[in-house]
Amino acid sequence: MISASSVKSGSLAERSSRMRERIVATIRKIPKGRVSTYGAIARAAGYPSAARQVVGALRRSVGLPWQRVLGAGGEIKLRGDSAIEQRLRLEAEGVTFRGRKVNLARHEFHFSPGNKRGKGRASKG
DNA sequence: TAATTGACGGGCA
DNA sequence: GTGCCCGCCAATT
Repeated sequence: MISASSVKSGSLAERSSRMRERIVATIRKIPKGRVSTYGAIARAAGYPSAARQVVGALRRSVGLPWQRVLGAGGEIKLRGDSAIEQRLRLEAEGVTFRGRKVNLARHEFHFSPGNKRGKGRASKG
């Protein structure tokens, strides 16, 4: 519980970091042995098209199960040694791969529904 | 203030 | 399977 006295009525920092906090909180929900994708995390956090902000949250935050976050289709999007480490970590948790991708059908984590804000997609096509 | 960056996503050729 | 383009949006330069 926050009191009005402890918060400067929605200070700048509070407003601007809200998105990242939601994303971070969402990432932290992913249990061991399960994985999710940038897009799915963004949607679960309430931002249907903020996949890039998921990237930012992972890069700028520490202590997150980053290895459980994959690109669309379960593909590892990291480069170099980081990609190797991610795969190793996931395999250590029991996650299986199908070629260069994680077997999402077996390991994708489904966030609790109802937290979405509206889904919509950009006028793409 | 503007431009660039970033572990993205999806459609198309 | 691969390369290209556009959309998305906070953080950084």
